[in-house]
Amino acid sequence: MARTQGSHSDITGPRIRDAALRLFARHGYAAVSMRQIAAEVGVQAGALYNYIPDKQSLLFELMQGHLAQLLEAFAELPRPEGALARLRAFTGFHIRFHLARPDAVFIAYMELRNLSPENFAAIEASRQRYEGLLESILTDGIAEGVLAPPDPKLATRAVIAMLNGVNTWYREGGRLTLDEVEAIYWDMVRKALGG
Amino acid sequence: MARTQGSHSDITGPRIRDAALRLFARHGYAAVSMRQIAAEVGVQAGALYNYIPDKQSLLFELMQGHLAQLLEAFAELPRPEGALARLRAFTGFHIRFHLARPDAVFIAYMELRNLSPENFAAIEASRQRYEGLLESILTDGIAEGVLAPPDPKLATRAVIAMLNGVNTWYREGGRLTLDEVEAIYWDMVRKALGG
DNA sequence: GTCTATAGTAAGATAGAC
DNA sequence: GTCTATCTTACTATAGAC
Repeated sequence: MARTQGSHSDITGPRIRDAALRLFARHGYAAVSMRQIAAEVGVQAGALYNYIPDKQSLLFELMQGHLAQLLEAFAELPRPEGALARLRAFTGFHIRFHLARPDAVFIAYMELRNLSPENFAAIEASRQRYEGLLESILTDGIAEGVLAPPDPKLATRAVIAMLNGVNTWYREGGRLTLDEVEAIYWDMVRKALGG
Repeated sequence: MARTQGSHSDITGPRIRDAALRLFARHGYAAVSMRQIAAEVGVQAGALYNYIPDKQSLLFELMQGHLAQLLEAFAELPRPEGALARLRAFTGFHIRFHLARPDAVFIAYMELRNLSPENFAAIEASRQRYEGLLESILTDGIAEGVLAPPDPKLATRAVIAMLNGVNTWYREGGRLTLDEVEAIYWDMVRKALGG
């Protein structure tokens, strides 16, 4: 954390993003100063501006990067036959992907209001693309006759909200293993949607 | 909004809380200045300190007041016979109570990290008391044989997370009436918990 | 009870030396 | 690429006049 002089262009950039992610998640975007981020990285505040144009861009890139990873990771999942199997895969994927990146998830939900209007629109579009992936699974399931949600759009939102909730309480080494948590939520999702 | 002189002790206090609630919900606690709040009320920043000791107390009182109202409103609900009927009443109550106060709900979830440690502990205790009310309904339902959630604690959190989600998308005059939304969520809750 | 004025501090961002 | 120094602005909170 303490340094004096010298060039480190190859590592400073990622370190800035790491520090900002952690600090924004812990204290909130508005409450974190550029000087705090710089101190975590071990540089002076002015040096940050060799890597980012301003604080707003830093926030946007963190959220954008998170959602891009989310969509890419889902796209690379094997796609099982049958909507019920795909719903189960989605449930497990969502829980595990989000639990692995609590800071990024937290920021992506809590700091939406601190985005500029254009940046907000871009993030919201990615979020809706992800939501659409689940909705497709549900409408497929209705067509196949294996799912009967009372309303596919609301069911989509309900499932995502329910699964997101895991991030607020799950801690490793707690009462339940991740496999058990996944099984319990899958049970509730399946029953709720009438599979 | 524009005023010059004079005493208004009886109305300024509530107006400060109203303005702070709206501004904190919109921009976030850390991003809102005392000057902004004062401008909304129509006084100078210094005048706020006749009503609140500091900004932190203002946030705490808003959250505290919201949770106190929530617990009081639930306590005053008629208590139907049977856990299934009580679960249904809880579902409808939660949706309607929260939709009626979007700003307070938003603040209560988003600004937890901006509370001092002592204030956080007090708020967290109230939140857990509310969660316990739902958990009791679920364990009653298991005893009565009308509910079979895979895990009562997780089901409690899942239901609350799912119902909270309504606040992020429901808008009056949209595709569905409030009665319809309530019915759809009740359907999913009932099925998910095996009633 | 509210005003004006201000103390004291810290913010985002930039300029120029090395 | 990073440093030091600084510009400009804004913040919370307080003091004292009315």
